[in-house]
Amino acid sequence: MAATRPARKSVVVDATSADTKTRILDAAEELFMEHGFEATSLRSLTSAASVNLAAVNYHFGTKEELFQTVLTRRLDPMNQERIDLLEKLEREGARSLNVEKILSSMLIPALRLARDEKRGGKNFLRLVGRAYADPAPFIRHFLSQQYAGMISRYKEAFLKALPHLSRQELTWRLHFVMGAISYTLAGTDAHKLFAQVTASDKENDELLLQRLAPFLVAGLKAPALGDTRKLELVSGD
Amino acid sequence: MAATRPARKSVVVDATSADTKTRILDAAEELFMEHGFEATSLRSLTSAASVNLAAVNYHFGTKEELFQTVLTRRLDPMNQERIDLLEKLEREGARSLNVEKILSSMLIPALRLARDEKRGGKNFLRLVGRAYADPAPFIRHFLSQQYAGMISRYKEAFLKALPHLSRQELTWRLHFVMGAISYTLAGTDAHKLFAQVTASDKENDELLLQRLAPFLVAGLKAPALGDTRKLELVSGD
DNA sequence: ATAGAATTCAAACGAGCGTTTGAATTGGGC
DNA sequence: GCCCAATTCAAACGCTCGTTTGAATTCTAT
Repeated sequence: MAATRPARKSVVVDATSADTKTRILDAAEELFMEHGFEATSLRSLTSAASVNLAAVNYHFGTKEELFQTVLTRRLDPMNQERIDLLEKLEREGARSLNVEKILSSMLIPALRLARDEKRGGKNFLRLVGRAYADPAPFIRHFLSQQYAGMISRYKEAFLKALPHLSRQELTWRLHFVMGAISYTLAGTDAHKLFAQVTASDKENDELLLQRLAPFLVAGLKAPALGDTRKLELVSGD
Repeated sequence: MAATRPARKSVVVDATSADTKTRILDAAEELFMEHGFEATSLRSLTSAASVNLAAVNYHFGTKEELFQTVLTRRLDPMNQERIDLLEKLEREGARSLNVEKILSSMLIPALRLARDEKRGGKNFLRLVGRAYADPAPFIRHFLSQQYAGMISRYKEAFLKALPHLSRQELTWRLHFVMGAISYTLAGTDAHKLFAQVTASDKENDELLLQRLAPFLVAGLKAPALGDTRKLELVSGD
């Protein structure tokens, strides 16, 4: 009887099949980034990876499981890097970190990943940005699980650095921060919405984060709701 | 011979078919919002609208044309409202507007739309947020066309209110602003990424924009790149 | 009342999708 | 050299998709 699915953990190390698996993962990263999850067919994917159509189901089970593997392959190490960096800064610095330091511990690992072509480079960060906006329930569920720990960890750090903000207020601000980051990372032709974008591609990423950071820092430090005059939102309502 | 496509403009006003067309548009708005463009089938759509499957192709041509109609139905009036409000403020106020006023002229029409259930309410704004992150080329092309005029109009206004920013710097900041807005508007379960969200649904939207505005204002007013010490992004590189 | 256009309808078309199957092939341990 | 598990492969399955078709129906202007 033919194997309907490979044993979850076989005797042999998967270095044997690593070539096929890696080729699939690399092609999937590229195509999911470019067209999204739904619009990427397994036929175009396996064709791009030069593997048999059935290889995806054999090695990963389903298309959804493949997508999750594509994400975790890069995200797990990057998020671990973030936490490690944050804790290193906490040990080194004064009693509480400032906003700039905390934010940099989020952005630096992302930038390192963007620069490292062997870990997917910019393509992968775009994929994450796209995934954050994907309506598919399994993607949303997966991401919230994947990020929940990291986010609550950062929320505690920011709370100490921003004592004027209530927990609820900070929750919203982190929401806005994630929005700006996701949208920026996901931007492909989005750039073209706003005229010219100069600079070489190499330094483009660093420049981008150098511009994003001051914006986010200032936003996070802004006075809390109620500390300043409200916007008059609806005149005569 | 049966009509393969209705004449672009018929003698009769389309009040005759308005019922079917509107039912399709309303159902499309709801379903595109919930599942995205690709994942929404015309069969589920026409079933939800209680119309025949072929009605979409008859009234709108293709699924893509339907999607664009869904967006323009609400976006065109809202963007016009934005421009009108901006120009009214410019006439009333001093020689140049401050950042708060300009931003409010962007957010107020959006909030009005969110409150108006007859114009789609919150669902529609979520749909716009989703569309901004959709990788489909025809959606990206359509949105950039639809928004190009409004964005360049706002860029000029912000340039006057933020003289310390170069044109390029402002381009990026507006990019970040659009990101935070899109992500926030698109947030459905995204909220659940960050713990509790209280308040009744009625006042939730106003509260949300009241929180978003100070964040964005502070970010826009932040010192330009180079005016302050750079983040040390990669230690020992 | 009737002609003619506009709309609705059930049915089908062709294509592409994710997944499964069972045989063929490969590769390492005895 | 042989065996058995792991992998690859071509082919097919069942399903859903957007769109088209041509007849049936509804509506309107004369």
